[in-house]
Amino acid sequence: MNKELALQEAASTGLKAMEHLIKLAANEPLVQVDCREITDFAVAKLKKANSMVGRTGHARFRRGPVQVRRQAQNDVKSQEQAYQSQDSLTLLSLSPYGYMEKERVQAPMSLSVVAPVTVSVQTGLTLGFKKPSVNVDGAGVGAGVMKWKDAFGRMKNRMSSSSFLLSITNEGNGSIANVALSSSMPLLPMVQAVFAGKQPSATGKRCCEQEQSDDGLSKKKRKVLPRKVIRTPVISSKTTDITADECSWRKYGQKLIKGSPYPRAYYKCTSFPGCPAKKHVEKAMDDPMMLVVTYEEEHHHKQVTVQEYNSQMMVLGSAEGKE
DNA sequence: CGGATTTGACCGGCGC
DNA sequence: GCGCCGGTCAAATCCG
Ligand SMILES: [Zn+2]
Repeated sequence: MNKELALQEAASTGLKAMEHLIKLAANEPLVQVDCREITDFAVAKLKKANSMVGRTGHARFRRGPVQVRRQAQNDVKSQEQAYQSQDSLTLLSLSPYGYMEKERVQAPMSLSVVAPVTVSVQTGLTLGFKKPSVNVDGAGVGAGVMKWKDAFGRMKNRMSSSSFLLSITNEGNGSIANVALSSSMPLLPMVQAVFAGKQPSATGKRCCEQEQSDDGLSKKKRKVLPRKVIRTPVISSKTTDITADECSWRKYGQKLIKGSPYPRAYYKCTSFPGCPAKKHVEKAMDDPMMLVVTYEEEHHHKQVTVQEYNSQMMVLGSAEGKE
């Protein structure tokens, strides 16, 4: 049954993407757009669906009950074990009902919006092409959402009105700077930058990291690092890079966050050994078709890929010998 | 076999 | 001080 859900999800998402493609083509017959992203996405989804029909494919989930040293509360599952099924979860990593810490099996949904100010910056981006698939920047996150969106009831399905525009948010000292957009998403008409300062608990929810330091040196509590938050449509989840991406990221955690029905995935930069750059990715709660990617800590290197790095190393210290 | 993911446990702030 | 919560760790697992 899980399989069914996953299948359904994959298929419907794929179809949705196809639909989008078609609409795109219909609406803009003149403009030569690069639909590769969407096509890729659709194909991938459908292929997945297909493989699931034929065979179980690459579904990835734990088998054994992996008991660790402390097994206390495992009686929380009762009625929502239906969601325990990880088939669909693993297919789209960031679907609702995230895992980790089984204390919380189900997400409460108290929506609270986080972006205080919204500056709209129009940029005439030149959408270039890019490699079809390199580092899957949050691709696990970006998969289908339809089913869950449905579960969300009346969550407006305006998945093409507000989607496909990309917004940047900078929290802390404004240093948004270079919007070196190089996405291959052809339909991004503008970039929407969102500067998020500290918000005065406007909507009634308090945000946990807004820490205003009085003077200069009281920033010891918690990292108040400036974070860049960008929103990007799920479809083009890979290759949507704004400031520093193109790196490879290793996922090191995923957690269900209080206000949002979708889990948040944590990534570290692996493009360079010791690079402190991190990011986390989650679905926007107001629009499941959008991803919210939050970067923190700049890279300590240029955006070199592993291969480049390796080749550099080989050039530099070929005589080192490795052990 | 090695690197990447998954995912329950753990940890440290913070509010009450 | 306790419990909630977001962030991280790391063993188990997956996959090429
Ligand atoms: Zn890096």
